[in-house]
Amino acid sequence: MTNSTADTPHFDKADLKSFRAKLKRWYKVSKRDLPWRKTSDAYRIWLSEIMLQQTTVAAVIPYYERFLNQFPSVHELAEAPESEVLKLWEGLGYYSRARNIHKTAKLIAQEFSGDFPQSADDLQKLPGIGRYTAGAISSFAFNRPAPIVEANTQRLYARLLAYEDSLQATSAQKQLWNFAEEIVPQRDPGEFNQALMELGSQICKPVDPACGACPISKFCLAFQQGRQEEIPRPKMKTELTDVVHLCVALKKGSKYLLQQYAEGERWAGLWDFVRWEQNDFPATLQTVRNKCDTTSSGLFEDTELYAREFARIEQLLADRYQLNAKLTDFRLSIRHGVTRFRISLMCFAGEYVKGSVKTISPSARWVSKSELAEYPLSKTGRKFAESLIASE
DNA sequence: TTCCGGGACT
DNA sequence: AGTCCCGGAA
Repeated sequence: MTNSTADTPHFDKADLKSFRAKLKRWYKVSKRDLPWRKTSDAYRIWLSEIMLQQTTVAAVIPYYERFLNQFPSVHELAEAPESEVLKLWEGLGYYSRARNIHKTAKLIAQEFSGDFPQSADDLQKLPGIGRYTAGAISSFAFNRPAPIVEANTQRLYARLLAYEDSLQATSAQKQLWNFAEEIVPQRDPGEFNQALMELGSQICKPVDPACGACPISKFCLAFQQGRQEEIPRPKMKTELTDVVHLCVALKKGSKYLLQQYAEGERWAGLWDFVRWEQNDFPATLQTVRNKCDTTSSGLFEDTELYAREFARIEQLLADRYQLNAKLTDFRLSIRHGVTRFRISLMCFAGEYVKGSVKTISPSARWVSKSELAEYPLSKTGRKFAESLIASE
């Protein structure tokens, strides 16, 4: 094997044959028994691959099982309302995936008479299916020799080639796809691709790769050079921006006010309590409260702080939404990350007094405690809802 | 507590 | 280039 340019082969014929044979033998005894490996049904393969985008295997498994239980085929999925799909996706994150599978299911049912296209090129035209997912479905479900490059295989290829430069560059991606194209066999390409990913995730790990247990280490240039820890080059990280969000569970009688995030917004299609960004708000009320709970000396000051901040939030509700409300408690503070943002979410409870809730959002509606369970909420929305229900 | 990993779309 | 989310490891 030579470290050559993109348009010449990286393996000679004999090496490639040996590489494939060793990989195949390893996979046969090492493959994990995952739910989506029991089938070659394109619907199931597709569903699993979409769920696995940016998501770990352990997180996906229960969602996958529940989803199939509810929607055994693409037809049931196509017939369902989007809200039901979002509800099943609740907590998994990247909710555009849920909206896209619903769109795609409708397309497949209505325009493709229920059958997925088999070629990677055609699959890639469907919403939510990029080049990797198209190659995965085409090879796993239809045994077409389509190349794949995703996180695990990308790292594996980079080490095999001792690829020096940043993998994010367009030229790097081009070379990795070319390499994947070169090595994918005509015979059992699906099994081959799965074996590559399994090797990438279980052996060729990001940190402390298990080269001693790797069946193809003799073909690996990074291993030969003892540089498997430094290749691939770590991608430069974008720094996080701190933001503060305020959230108010407004109550009218026994009902809570919910609003639905609009298309194009973060959490589009999901529901939440009234919530907005307020970066000039102190993100430290939690610590203040903890201090207040444990010592009595600071109580007066803290009470004063609370009164001041409550009044300010009431004013914000009035200014932003022409809504009169009386804040009653500070309930909890949640920190969570969304892409490049680190959000401190301060959750309050309050009583509705007067004003139109439609100024908050046209979708705003009053929802009983039991109905709260039916609405798809973000992880933080659900956490707040649970805590409200628990304390009633 | 912070850090890190994981594809598609615009 | 920037956006979308959460779980689990460190």
